[in-house]
Amino acid sequence: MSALPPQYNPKDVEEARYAWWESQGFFRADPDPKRKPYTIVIPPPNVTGILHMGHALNNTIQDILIRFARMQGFNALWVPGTDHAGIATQNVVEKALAKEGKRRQDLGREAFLKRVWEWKEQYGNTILYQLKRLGASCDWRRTRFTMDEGLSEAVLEVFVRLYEKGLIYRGNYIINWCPRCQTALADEEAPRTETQGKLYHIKYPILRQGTGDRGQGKTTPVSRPMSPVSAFIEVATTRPETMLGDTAVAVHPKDKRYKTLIGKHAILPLVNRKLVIIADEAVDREFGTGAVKVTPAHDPVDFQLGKKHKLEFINVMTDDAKMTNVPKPYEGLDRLDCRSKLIVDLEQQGFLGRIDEHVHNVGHCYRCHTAVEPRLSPQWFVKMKPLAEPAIKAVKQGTIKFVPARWTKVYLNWMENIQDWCISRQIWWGHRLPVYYCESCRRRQETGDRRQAKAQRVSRPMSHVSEPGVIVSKTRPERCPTCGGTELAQDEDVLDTWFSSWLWPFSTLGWPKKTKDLAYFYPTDTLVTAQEIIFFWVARMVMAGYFCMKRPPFTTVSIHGTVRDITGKKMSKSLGNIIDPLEMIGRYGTDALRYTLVTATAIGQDIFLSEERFAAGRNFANKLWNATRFVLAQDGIEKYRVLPKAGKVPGTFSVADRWILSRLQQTTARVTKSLEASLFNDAASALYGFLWHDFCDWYVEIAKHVPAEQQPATRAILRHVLEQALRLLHPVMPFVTEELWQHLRQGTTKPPVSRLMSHVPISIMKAEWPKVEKRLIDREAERLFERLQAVITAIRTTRSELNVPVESRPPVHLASPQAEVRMFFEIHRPLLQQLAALGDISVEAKRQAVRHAAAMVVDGVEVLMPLEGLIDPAKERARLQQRLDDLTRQRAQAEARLKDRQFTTKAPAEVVEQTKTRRAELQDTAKKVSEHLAVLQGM
RNA sequence: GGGCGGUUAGCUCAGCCGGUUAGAGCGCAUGCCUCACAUGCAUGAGGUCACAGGUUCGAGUCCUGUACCGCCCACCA
Repeated sequence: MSALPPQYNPKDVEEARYAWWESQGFFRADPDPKRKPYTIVIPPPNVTGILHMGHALNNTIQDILIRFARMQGFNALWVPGTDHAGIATQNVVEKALAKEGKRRQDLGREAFLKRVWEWKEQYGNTILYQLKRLGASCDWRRTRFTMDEGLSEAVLEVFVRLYEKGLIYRGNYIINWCPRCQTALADEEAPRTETQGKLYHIKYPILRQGTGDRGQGKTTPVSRPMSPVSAFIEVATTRPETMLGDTAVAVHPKDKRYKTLIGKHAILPLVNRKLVIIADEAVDREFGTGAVKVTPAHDPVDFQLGKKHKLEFINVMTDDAKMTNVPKPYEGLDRLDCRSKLIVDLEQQGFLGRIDEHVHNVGHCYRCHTAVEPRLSPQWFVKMKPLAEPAIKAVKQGTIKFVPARWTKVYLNWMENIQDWCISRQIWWGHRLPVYYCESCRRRQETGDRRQAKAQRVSRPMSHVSEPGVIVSKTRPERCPTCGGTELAQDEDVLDTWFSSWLWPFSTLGWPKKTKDLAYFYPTDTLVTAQEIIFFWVARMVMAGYFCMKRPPFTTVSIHGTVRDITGKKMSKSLGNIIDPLEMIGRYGTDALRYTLVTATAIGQDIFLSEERFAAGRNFANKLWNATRFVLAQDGIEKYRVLPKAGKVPGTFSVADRWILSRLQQTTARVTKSLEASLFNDAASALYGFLWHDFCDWYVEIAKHVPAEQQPATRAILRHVLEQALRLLHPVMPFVTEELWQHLRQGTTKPPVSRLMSHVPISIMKAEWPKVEKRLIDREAERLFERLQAVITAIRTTRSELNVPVESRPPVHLASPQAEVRMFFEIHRPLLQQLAALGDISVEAKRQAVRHAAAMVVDGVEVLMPLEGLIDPAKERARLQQRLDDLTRQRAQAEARLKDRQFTTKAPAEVVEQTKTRRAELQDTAKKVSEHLAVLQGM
């Protein structure tokens, strides 16, 4: 291996390193009864997706966990893959088709699907390549796709099982309908956004008492024009066009204004339909006029009202949101055009009241952002309550834990109020429902039910009934089990994409087959995800896990924050505030990106990012690079493969040696603990501080000046500490650590000459995770070294403040009454000279009286720096006086605290002791400083 | 309407089980091209820990309330 280039260039190492790891099979994991598994399932990114910062954070965290586990000796498996993202993918392909001037209907289902598959083959792996650039150490052999044969099999299996248990049913429900995508959307797929709209007040004439029958909810059109009108009831709506489907008006039962009207009828303007006025607590008296029009087929609340009060359900919109089943002038109009026309017509005929500006929450399709229409339509549902039970129990009992724990409540709250899940989608790309309809059964039903001729117009909500002629089967049935007919048609709909993703933790391991993988790797360990997806995916995976496997899919759910820009906005394309992770990788390197993401926040907190932060990561990588260059440049470094015991090498371990080794142990403990607790930022910054400040700023500087007889020990330690710290850093910054580690290893290990060497790992990612060596923890060395640091820093500070040029190497007098302290400084005299740029150093028991000297008192040690001609005595006096004032103030504080603590029994003795020591130190220091001041004043 | 999070240096954020003198990075100022690194070294300035109460010998940390910012959930038509 060639020497390290002087400049660190991430591009030179990253791709090659990744390819090498992969070719060596380091990412692979297979069942091995001798080792403990550690498994992560990747949240399958959407196949149309590209890597955004949220993915980058998510996958960095997962990669840290998996690399950490791998180095700890676990058989670590990370299964990658993508989901087929039904609507999104279909959209992409449809867009491409549109450029050719075609619609999917022009191709037909089969040809269209072929196009989608082609697209998937060509572009579907983009995000996986991007994950590789991020360094993700997935077992790529196992890459899965939710439309794979195996995973599709799992989907059908679950559908059939659920159906057979009565947990899947078909029904007419109000669903969110995207008129553009022409499909049903789950509530989670139609997030509400605040929308500026208008609140239209419309006057519905009230039918005079005594006319019309009082039959509940029967709405026969009023044949006569509205002559018997006595007054109006005014309602408010944001979607006037839905009035055409109104079948009632509702008021609050206790609302005095309308009390007398309850049970009477109103007339729907323009349509002349008779509407019953009902009373229901769901109505908000405060809102609008306190009276609400009821459109059971086009509003979720009204739907509930409709069921409760047995109203008619009139569907007035087609799949593409054109009006239907409405009076002539409106028939076929687009919903919005109809709205405008209605307003004009209402106005002309005097039915229109006020129009207010109104901000309301409207659901928008999460794919195309079209406003969704609540709409009655036949869909397939999963009954969720029974599935939720074990999923609730698991979390309550702690079988599954959330990190941070506060998400537990969010999860439970949702689970306990869970709604049935609409799983059918009216698109082509996806798993087609394994449902078949017998044509002859259907025909028989229709003829036997002629009265339902109006059914086209009026549909009633269905509840779960197993319908004759409906066959649910994994494979296409030969004949209808009811009538034996062979004319069978498969349901046109496909399943919600999440219906395949919720099976991911076990379907990727081979379920429903009983595979070795499944037995060994399931349940998985950690699920890392963003909070947005708790309901979408996490909750459902838990349910699926219990339903299919009778066991949880994972044991820990680690929720990380959302990545936001510097102003707190969510990063999104439409806001144009995207920081592209790949661009950052290109500019600063993958390690820098990962480091920055990980240090940016404590887990669970949102992350605010700005580009400057990535430079810090790059600088850190560069620092490591250069530190390693320094270490490698030491003569004879190749001899030090292992850390010798003190005394086994020429020279003994100095205080600095003991200090850095001790600090390494502390760091190892801290990093290990932090990673185990998902405190990634803590682990990363502990390593940053140790490597940069302890190792580079101090130990490396010291290493440059150790006497010859101690050099072997120092070199061994330089190499050891760096090598160990690189291991600790590897999960966070895999590339640069591997590169440097290889050079260190190459520089320090003879090539394997026998099989005895075969245990030596050839990659840092397979190296053992450092253990804390208790024997190397050395509090005394830490204390001593800290004193040395304090003295050096004090001297530097003074020089800097007094503008003493570096090239003048002033002498220094040290004084301490303690013999061991004097001894310590005698030994470290050369070091002190180097690091503080000093001339002669004298060490004495008693302070000398030196005129024209800068004086410092550090940790009980007096430091005098004679600076004849270099300092202004007045300036120095002022400096000392300032110092003395500070000390006096601090002492007063300590005194007050001590009083508090001493005269109570509750303050622990230890704390009182600490305060006493502190006070004594301050007193001693103040005394010495004032003596120096006195000397100066004598001048 | 419910629930949750945040408020600490100019900026972005750490701060564990309450305990010495509240930290980091960036930015800023000053001095340094010191033979690993100017993507660097040294030094410094900068904080009433949002506000008000409370618990405690002791509160950035625990409790209550207030204000502001943000997020999630919910059927304001």
